[in-house]
Amino acid sequence: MARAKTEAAYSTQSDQDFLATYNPADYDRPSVTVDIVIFTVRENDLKVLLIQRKGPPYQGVWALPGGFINMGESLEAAALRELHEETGVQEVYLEQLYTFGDPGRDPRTRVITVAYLALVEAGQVRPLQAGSDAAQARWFSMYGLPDLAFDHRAILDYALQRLRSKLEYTNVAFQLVPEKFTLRELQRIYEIIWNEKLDKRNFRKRLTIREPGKAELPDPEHPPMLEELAETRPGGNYGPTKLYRFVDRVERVIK
Amino acid sequence: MARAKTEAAYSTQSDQDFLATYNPADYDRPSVTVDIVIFTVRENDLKVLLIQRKGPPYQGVWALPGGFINMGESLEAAALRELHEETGVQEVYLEQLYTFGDPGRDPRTRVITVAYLALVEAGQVRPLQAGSDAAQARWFSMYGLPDLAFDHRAILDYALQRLRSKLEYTNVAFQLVPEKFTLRELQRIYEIIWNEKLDKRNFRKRLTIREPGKAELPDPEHPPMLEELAETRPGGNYGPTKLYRFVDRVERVIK
DNA sequence: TAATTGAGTGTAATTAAAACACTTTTTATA
DNA sequence: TATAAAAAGTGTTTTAATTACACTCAATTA
Repeated sequence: MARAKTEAAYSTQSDQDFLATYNPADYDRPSVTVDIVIFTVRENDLKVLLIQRKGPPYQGVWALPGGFINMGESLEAAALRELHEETGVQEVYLEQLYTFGDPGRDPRTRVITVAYLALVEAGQVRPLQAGSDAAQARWFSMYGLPDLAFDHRAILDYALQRLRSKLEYTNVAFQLVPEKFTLRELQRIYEIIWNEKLDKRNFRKRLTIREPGKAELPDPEHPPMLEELAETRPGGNYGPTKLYRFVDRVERVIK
Repeated sequence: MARAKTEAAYSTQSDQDFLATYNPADYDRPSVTVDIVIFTVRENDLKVLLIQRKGPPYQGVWALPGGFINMGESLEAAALRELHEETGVQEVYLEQLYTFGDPGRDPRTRVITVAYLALVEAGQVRPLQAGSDAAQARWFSMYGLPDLAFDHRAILDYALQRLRSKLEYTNVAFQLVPEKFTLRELQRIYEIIWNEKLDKRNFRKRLTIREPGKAELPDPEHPPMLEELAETRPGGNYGPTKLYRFVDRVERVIK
């Protein structure tokens, strides 16, 4: 019978015994949702998008955006759909985080949720609540969160952890800056997410940069992550600042 | 309506409109299973436990052990249950890997599977097929896999990747060796999983070892991972070999 | 007693990471 | 028009971590 259960996931034949006790059309199967942690960096702060719940349970409490998956839709597609509905953003970095499925996490029924992490550039986000039947949605500082519904606090903590470590060994930061940016701006992104000050010179050193004249750094092990542009941006009370862009705006492991 | 869907996962009230189109008791919701990648190192090889499918689809094809989750059971509990049924092992390292949910991954119906990684020590595993109605189960070399059902090959590749990187920055290897072992034995575990030869001296150097006399290495940043025992094991055609054990047999990040 | 087998051990060279301070450009102000 | 303010830009030194590398010792077998 141990085996019967195992097999049941895959086989229809030779499971008459099993089907007698477990009918795929039964209602006692879990619901599956996706929840999305949408991060952006704005106003020198790491922000996360939350929605305020309209009905019970946790009525009025802030929660992660999310929803049921449709039958024909991949998990990632479901997350992208929800994300687009909330922010208007189409192309974003999206990464599966973890699946939370404790029986008690939803007080009413068994809900298993696949959590996703999304990074969006502040400038890309459409102003909230623009012409929709949306519940109230707001950006919160990750460093000053309200009480959250369900186990969403744990999901957020997990997401921050993941973001912090991804920043160390990938180029994901490109999703949080506009096409062109100064090194100081990029450094701020890192400082805000890691919540620590970085040394300017060491920061620049760790980035592999292709300079404007030279076609390529000759080291095939360390392809450049950034490209220095010929352009500059006028400073405020100071000199002009060099602009950079990411060589490829697609996730890559660095080093 | 976008919001309605999102909310529906959480609210019962104020969803009369939603419930008209989506009934929680409907059959058009996905099934959720767990699949488990059970690794062990034996005979100088990295082995994974597979079962042979008894019914369609993929009848006769090898697949990962797994099965439906029960309603009152956490995902991890479901994985542990399946694992115990297959191997007889009770206490094991178990880690959630990733959730695979592409609509087409099961040809019959929508099945979302939460994949787990388990590590068991070769000596702990009960001989396969011992008194059960089990389908055929066998250990396969990770480096010589048969064709696999569903997307199980992708799951296995993902699991190997995860295991390889976990080995770099945690002490998970303790799950693959007996209580007491020689450094050479431990090194073999690493070599087999990383599929590369390691330098004996450098390997020993990277392990933090507490020596039998001394109570503690005085460096709080690098607490010892191994403890050298007073005991030795007689060698074959050579001298006696020192035995070691892991200081804590619980997952820990090292360095 | 000579050959075999694997354990056990240290140092030098290289690479990566961390610490650290002054000069330059521009704008605003005295 | 000289000076102060604000942030950009730029190298070197020190330290730590990683890599490469070879011989001796103990026990067993032939």
